[in-house]
Amino acid sequence: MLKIEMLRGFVAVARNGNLSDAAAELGRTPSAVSMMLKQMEEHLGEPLFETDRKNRLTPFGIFVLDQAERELQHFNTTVRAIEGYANAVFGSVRIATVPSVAGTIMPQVFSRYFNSFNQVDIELRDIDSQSIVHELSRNRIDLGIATLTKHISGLHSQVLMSDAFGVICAPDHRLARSADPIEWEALAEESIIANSLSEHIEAPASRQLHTAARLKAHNVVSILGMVRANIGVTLLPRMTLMAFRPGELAFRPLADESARRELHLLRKADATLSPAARLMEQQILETVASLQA
Amino acid sequence: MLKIEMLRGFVAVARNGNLSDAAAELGRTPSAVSMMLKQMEEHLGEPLFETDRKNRLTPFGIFVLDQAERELQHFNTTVRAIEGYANAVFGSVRIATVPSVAGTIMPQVFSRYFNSFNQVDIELRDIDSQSIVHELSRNRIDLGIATLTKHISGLHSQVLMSDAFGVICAPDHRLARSADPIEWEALAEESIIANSLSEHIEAPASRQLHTAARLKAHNVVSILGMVRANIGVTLLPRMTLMAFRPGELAFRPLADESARRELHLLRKADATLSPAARLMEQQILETVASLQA
DNA sequence: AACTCCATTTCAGAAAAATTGAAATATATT
DNA sequence: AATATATTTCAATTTTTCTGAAATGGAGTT
Repeated sequence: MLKIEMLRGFVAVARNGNLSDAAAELGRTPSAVSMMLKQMEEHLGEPLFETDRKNRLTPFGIFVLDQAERELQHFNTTVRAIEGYANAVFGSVRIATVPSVAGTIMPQVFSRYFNSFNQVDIELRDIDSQSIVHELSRNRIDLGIATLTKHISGLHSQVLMSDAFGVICAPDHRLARSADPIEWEALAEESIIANSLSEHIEAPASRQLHTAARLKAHNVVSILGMVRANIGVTLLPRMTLMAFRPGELAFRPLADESARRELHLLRKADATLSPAARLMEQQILETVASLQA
Repeated sequence: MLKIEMLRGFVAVARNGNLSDAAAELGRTPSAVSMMLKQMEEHLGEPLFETDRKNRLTPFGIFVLDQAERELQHFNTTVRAIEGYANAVFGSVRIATVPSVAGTIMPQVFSRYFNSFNQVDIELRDIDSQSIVHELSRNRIDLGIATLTKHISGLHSQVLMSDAFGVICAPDHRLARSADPIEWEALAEESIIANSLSEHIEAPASRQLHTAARLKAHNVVSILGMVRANIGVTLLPRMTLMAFRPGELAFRPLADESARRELHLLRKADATLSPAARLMEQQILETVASLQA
């Protein structure tokens, strides 16, 4: 049978013009190369070289050399692609995160590991937590970072970080005068701007505030715009603010530390990640760990 | 090292969805295939299948399957090309012959061996003997059929056939009345149309006739046209006439049998022919042999 | 034409790699 | 949990490839 090792050996001999150099190049003895060539010619039923001195090819040899070089080239490319993919040098990763993460953690990950992702295609989307779960189970993304309230079957999740809620108000707001933790009671007289994150705070005091809230907004930029215009104050995890200029808005932690948002790193439970995605997963974890240190 | 046998094995398993069937397809025991797969995964450092039941690929496995199938396809194509060329199924042959052979022997060869040359490119040119030698030594043709007077170094030649000269005249010419061999003396009073072939007849009587000849032509069609118009008679090897309708012209052999043209089958002496050219050479010899039988 | 040098081939044994069959283990199905 | 089926492991065996030494074969030289 015609084997790729034969092609490799033949090409080496044809290019070197003699057995000994080719053998050295291949890391074999001339004897081994000679036998391999003999076997190849016997299989093909045609001489590849004009003489024993392997410096002149027959027309058949010329043809085979051309074919063999193409084949080896192609094989090399395939091997490099496979090994490159295995080592996460090539490949693609599709990630979806909640918007605040997309604007805070992910840029950190990319700047930290810029080099590792040289030739990896990365697709980052920011969507809401529910859509992330949906996209994951549909196999439309490889990794997700979302707020998870309950475990979802078919998904593997690990806590990435826990982000405490706080009160965000304009810098000239009366609440901005102190930096101490705020009790729920202190908010009773405030105009609260509800949002899709604060809605999920389970504390009864928070529920009450939200029932009373006259304004609810979803888009963070618009919420913060309203806060800055002193239309009211809002409750958001600290991280949400990180993407905006410091000083522009004031943040005061809540005294009730149970009001938090848990960010989970998600992937399908039953399926293996691609090497590049696995590397990305690891690097997200490392980045978050180093940010918390 | 990643070997093509690994790719073959992996593709078989991935396509069958289980080891046993793949092993049967490959003509190996499941054990052998299992070990090969293990070795492949160890080399790559990545699992190719999700579970031991080889029915679900990892993303990496999906990628490798695609790459491997392409590679095997390419390898097969290469092997087929090489083996096809070796067996003269593919390839090309460039032949040049003197015009009379191109119009007589070569059509016979092609009609006899039509099937063998299915996918072989054949290029047939008809040029004069000297050019054939020239083209051969320049490696512009693989085979030549020409009249050779002396041995030419660097060329291998073998006599293909020997063709006796005869007198060609119009059917109503007085020489056409008999079919017996003609003596040189019988031509003394004839108007001879000299031609590039008859010029080379070495017999002194022929030399004399040629010196006296008032007309010389090169193109066979025009020579025969003149003969038919009874402008004169000419001397040509019998074969030259074969391409024309019998009865249109009369042929009388020469009594002097030494007046002949030797047709040689030529090829380069030091170089091996391509398989297709060698097959063609053989088939030319066989055709001529059978024509003479 | 015989000789010399150098490369290649041949040969038998050695090493490496692949394969097997049987037993063990793992996975699905009932 | 039990059974049936599929895969893995292991050590032994077979096959393949490789090596080193000797033989052979050309090419160039005297």
